[in-house]
Amino acid sequence: MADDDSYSAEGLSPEIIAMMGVYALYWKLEESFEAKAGQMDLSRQEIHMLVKLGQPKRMGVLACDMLTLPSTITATADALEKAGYLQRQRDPDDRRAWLLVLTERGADVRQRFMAEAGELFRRASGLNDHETHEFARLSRKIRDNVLKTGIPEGLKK
Amino acid sequence: MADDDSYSAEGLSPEIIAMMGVYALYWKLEESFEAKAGQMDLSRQEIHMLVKLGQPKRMGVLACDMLTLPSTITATADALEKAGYLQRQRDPDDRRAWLLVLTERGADVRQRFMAEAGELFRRASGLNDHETHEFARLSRKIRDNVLKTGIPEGLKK
DNA sequence: GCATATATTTCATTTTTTGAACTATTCAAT
DNA sequence: ATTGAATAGTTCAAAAAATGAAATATATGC
Repeated sequence: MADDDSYSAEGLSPEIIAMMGVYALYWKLEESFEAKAGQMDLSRQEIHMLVKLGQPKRMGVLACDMLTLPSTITATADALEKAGYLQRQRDPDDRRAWLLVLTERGADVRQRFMAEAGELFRRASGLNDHETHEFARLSRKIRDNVLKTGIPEGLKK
Repeated sequence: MADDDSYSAEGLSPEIIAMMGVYALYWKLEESFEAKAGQMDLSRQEIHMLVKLGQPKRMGVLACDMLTLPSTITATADALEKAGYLQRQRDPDDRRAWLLVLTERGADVRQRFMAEAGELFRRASGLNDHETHEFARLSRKIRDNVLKTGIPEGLKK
C-alpha cells in the first residue's frame, strides 16, 4: 500500500489514500528509528519491545502484539535481559508465564527514545499543531478499534 | 512506538498518540495483507513491490522506497518476473538501469489486491465516512511531506 | 488425581537480508 | 575520442532473523 507514484494519488478512494499515507509515514519513521536503535546497539525488534513495555507484559501478549511467534519473543527478551534493560518476573497469577519488566535503565532508554520519537514525528509528518491534534484524535480512534477487534486474529498463531 | 497499554494513552503528547495509531494500524494491515499475499503465493516484499509498481519504476528507486538494498530488489523482482507478474525493460534514458513494468496479469493482481485493501482499511480503522475523509486528507499531507523530505535519507544506502 | 491445555524454551531448519566483488554503462574532464 | 571515477544492477556466500516441532513446567476441568 506504500505507494505508487507521487502524483497518482488523484482519483483514488480515501481508504487507499489513507493507507498510502500511513505506509509512507511508517516507513519513514522506521528508517529513523532503526538509525536511532542502531546507535543504541538495539535491533528493530528490541526497540519495539522496549516501547511496548511501558507496562509489564507477558511474553505471549507481546507475541500477539508484535505479530510474531513465542520463540522469537524469547530471543528478543533474552537480548534485552542480557543488556540489562529488562527482567523476567514470574506472573503471580500463572507461574508458567513471565512478566517482562523494564529495569530502571531500560525505562530510561525507553523514555529517551520516546522523547526523540515525538520530534521525529513532527519532522516526518510536517503537520502543524492543529493538524497534529486532529490526526492524533483519529489515530487514537483507530488504535482503539484495532485493539478491540484485533485480538482474535492476533491470537491465530 | 506501537503501543504500551490500552489505557495508558492518556497524558501522552499528540505526536506519540498519532504514532501509536499509525503503528497499530500498520501492523493490523500487514497482518491482513500477509494473509492475502499468502493466498496468492506472494511474499510480503513481493506484494509491496507489486503495489509500488502502479507505474514502471527503476530498481534503484524501489530500493530506496522499500528501504532495502539493490540485491534484495533483484531477488524480489526475479520472483515476480518468474511468476509472470512483471518484466524488466531497459530504461531508454540509461541502459544500465531496468524499468520494472507489470504485465497485464501483474496489473490485474495488483488491482484486485488494492480493491480488497480498501475494505481491509475500513474494517481495521473502524472510522465512518466523514472521519475516513478527514484522515485521508491529513494522510495525504503527510505522504507528500515524506516524499518531499524523504529522498535524501532514502538514498543513504 | 488424570488428561488435556497453556506459557515458555530450545534448537535445528528455513527464509530473508546483507555486503563485497563483478559487469555494463554513464558522465566529466581532458 | 580516451580515460577514470561514479552509478545501476547482479551474483553469491555469509550473517541475521523467523519458524516450527519437541520438551518442560504449570494450570484447568472433569
